[in-house]
Amino acid sequence: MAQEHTEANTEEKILAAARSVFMAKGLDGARMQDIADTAGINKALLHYYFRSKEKLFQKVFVEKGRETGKIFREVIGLDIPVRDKLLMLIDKECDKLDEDPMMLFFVISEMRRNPDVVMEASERDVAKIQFKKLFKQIKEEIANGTIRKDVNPEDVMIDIMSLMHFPRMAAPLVTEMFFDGNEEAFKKNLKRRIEHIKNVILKNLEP
Amino acid sequence: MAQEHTEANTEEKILAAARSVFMAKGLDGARMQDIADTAGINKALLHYYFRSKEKLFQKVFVEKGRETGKIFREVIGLDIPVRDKLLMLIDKECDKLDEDPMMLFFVISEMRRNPDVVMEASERDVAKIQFKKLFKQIKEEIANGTIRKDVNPEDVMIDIMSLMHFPRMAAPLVTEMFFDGNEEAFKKNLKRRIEHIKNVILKNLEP
DNA sequence: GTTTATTTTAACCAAATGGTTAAACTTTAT
DNA sequence: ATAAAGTTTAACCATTTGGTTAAAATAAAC
Repeated sequence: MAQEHTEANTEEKILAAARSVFMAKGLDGARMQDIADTAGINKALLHYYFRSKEKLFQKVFVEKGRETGKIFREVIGLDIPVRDKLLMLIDKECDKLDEDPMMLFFVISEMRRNPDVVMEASERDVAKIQFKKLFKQIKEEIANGTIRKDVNPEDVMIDIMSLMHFPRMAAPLVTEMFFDGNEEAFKKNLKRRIEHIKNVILKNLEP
Repeated sequence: MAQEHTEANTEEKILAAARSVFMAKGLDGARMQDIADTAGINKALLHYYFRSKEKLFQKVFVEKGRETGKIFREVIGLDIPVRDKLLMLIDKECDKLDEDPMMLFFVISEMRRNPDVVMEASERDVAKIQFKKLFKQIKEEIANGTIRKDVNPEDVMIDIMSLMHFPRMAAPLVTEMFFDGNEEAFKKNLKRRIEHIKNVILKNLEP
């Protein structure tokens, strides 16, 4: 097979450009020409490597969907106490969000707009099973009396996701409203928030 | 002036259709033809009443931006203790979100995609001033010893917004992941969550 | 009832956009 | 060296889409 006849792998260059443009503009707002320009190639090459805009988008979308659930799938399966699990989840997910703050927003956004763009079923099902395990584990600790009786397992997860993801999703608004547009102050707050989130979650479990 | 020559006010019919379509598809994804069909009128009428797609969108967007901040502007200014204020905020905002769960998501989403679509400056500034007042009030109560010393005022607001808005923004995902796609169960949880959110916020203020 | 102003429509238009094609250029295999 | 396969490009094409126009329909004014 003849490949690698340009310095950088063209396919990967295209994918990187597609990621960037689709994340910024969404499926509808993205222009193939824009992606081609960003990748530094001709528009026809996009159709040579990936048949259509939809196909190219699907690649990016599935990849992002996978990324979004990755930490959860990895950590929730571990055989450690609930509290350790949640704390590790918060640490690792926040780390990941520093690289890619909008991954979940992108997935949600595109799922809403284009109902036929769907996440990989397998990924989704694995995640669901993992969550079920975690919920069971929480219920066990409630039975043991190490977690408050009226804690709702679903709420624990919803809270964690909310507290981590929302500020990033709403970054422009939050930065403007609460930090007078000072991005540094906002980022500093995000760092400090990690401990804050842990405290909030733990305090809620306290019997 | 000759108006009201059709049963329902045409302008309002168009705006209602525009709201619906823009909220579902965004500025880029929305089609003028789609809005016209939804309003049950001819496409040219859209341009008769509102000169362009951008102008029509702007109307809807500004309106949604105003709606999004409404409860906050109303409640935060009141002359009542912090805790009462926050609880009222949660109650009223959740009520509003039952009608229009995606208002904030829409605003954030479109602000990100199209940087020249901006919120009304006046609205924004009023909100900022109100928030400043609230932060001052929280600091006073910290000084009085009625709120924990190391509470960060900004975090209080970010937490409240996160816990209320995120589950609604991510509704399809949350419903699928945590409630096996059962929308009724999800909605029931949203109702129960109101008290949960209040508890989480109050517990965090406890000295 | 006739005129005047407003509202609505059908038919069109120009630009943008996703996608194609056929030819040129590179690399690899023999 | 030559053929074969893979890669890249410039020029085109068809469709979609926001927007226009001129005429028809409706309501208001006189």
